[in-house]
Amino acid sequence: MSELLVYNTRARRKERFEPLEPGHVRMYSCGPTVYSAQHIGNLRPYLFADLLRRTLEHAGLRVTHVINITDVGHLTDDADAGEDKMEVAAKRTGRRAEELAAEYEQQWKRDCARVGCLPPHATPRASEHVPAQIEMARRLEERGFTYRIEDGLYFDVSKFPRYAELSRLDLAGQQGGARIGGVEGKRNPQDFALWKFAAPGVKRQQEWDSPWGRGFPGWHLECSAMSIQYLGQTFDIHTGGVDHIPVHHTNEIAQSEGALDVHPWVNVWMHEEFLDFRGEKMSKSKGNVYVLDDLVAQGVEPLAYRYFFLQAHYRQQQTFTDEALAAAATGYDRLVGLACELRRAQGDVDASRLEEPRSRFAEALCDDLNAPRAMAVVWQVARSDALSPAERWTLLAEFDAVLGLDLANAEPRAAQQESDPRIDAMVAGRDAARAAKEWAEADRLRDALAAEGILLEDGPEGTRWRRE
RNA sequence: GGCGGCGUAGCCAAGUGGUAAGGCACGGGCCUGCAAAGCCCUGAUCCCCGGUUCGAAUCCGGGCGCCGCCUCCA
Repeated sequence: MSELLVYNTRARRKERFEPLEPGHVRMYSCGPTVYSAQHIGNLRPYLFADLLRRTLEHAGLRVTHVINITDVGHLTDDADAGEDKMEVAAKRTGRRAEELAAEYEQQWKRDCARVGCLPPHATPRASEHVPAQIEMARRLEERGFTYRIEDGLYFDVSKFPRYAELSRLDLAGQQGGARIGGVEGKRNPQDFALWKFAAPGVKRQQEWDSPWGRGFPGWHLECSAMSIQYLGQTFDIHTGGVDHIPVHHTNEIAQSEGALDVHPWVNVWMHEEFLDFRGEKMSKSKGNVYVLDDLVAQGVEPLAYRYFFLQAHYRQQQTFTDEALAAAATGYDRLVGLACELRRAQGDVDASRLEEPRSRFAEALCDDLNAPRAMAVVWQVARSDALSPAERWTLLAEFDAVLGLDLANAEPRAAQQESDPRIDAMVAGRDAARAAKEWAEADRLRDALAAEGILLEDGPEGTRWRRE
């Protein structure tokens, strides 16, 4: 396999990837905040992380992958003001925060699995790692990075000179005030809460004792504490959305490097771009969300969405339109149809003929996970005249270990036969008419079914029908 | 106001100096009693203007348009 290059946000360029421990990669991906359903835009980060993991494994590396579940502390407003999203959702629905968290965590895990993501090696929950978060805040306090105000314990970014390094933000040029809003006593606009006190007189569903008082951990802290606990004081790769660069990841670095006195805490930062939904970002706050089940209700298979994802590079905004989705669904179905035929193929495989396409596929992936280029190779192989069916299948099966499109088992839609007594009878009637060469009657029955949206296909093994 | 990205055939989308991957759709063909499915064929000089270069979609400058972040968000 060729040399793997990945785009490191820290350097703003592609770099050769080399794990800290030879042969073993430790990676962490920012996971969902489980206060509501994850939509298909939210799925992109996990598809990306999964593609990265599979590519690393394809390259012969062992991977330990951790994705966190944020089920406490993520505020509705910003790092300082606003309410905890979990508490708000609980209030709105009249249910327990824990119950909601469990439900949305399950939904997220199920959707990830349906789009072919391998289960991470751990999915730690923030609420179950509060002591580790407190310990981290305590160390930061010991080392002089914090100050206490009425609202909570805060990280003082002026004590951390590298603060703007990842984001390359010109802090002075930021619109002042936006992030101080609502909190009295903050020293710098970028300072953020490590521990928030429960509001006076308010009994939260989720709150804990701490050296500073009863309350809950700030957002950001859970990712630092848990990634370190599961992956060590320094590790290889940390992934997330581009929106996390200026605040969430910047704060994670400040906390972690401040507490541990290490640098770099994380070697490679990788960020995926957003899904563009009909001209704007898909986001819960805009209300233009689409969940995986909405796609399924339209007859789109979950793995067709993965195929859709693979058609664009992860660092480019990808445009989601109904037409683009339909194109992906058709493309995926055809690829599955081809795979279905090829995987039954017998015959000799000339290993020397596999080398060229195999290396082009690997090269595409090794160039910062260029999945669209890899997919071009897939199609060239799938429809190649130069390769035998057995050779084509050998390659496709190999490629699918990285693509995760289930080419070894999936069945094309044409093969999925429905059954309905009334329709079956009409089809049988038409077959009888055809046998008697009564074409007018045969066409009448076909047209009648077509009017109901039912398509007939006459194949060597008889007539089958499907809706569309 | 600061920061980042994008603008390639009808749609999605690769390609960052040597004369444009791939998928989908459209049209044509083969196949079919007719269809469907499948297979084959067919299409772009790369937002505009100027510059650098033997040569630019790719580099530089200037426009226009769009998106994102800076404030919850992947």
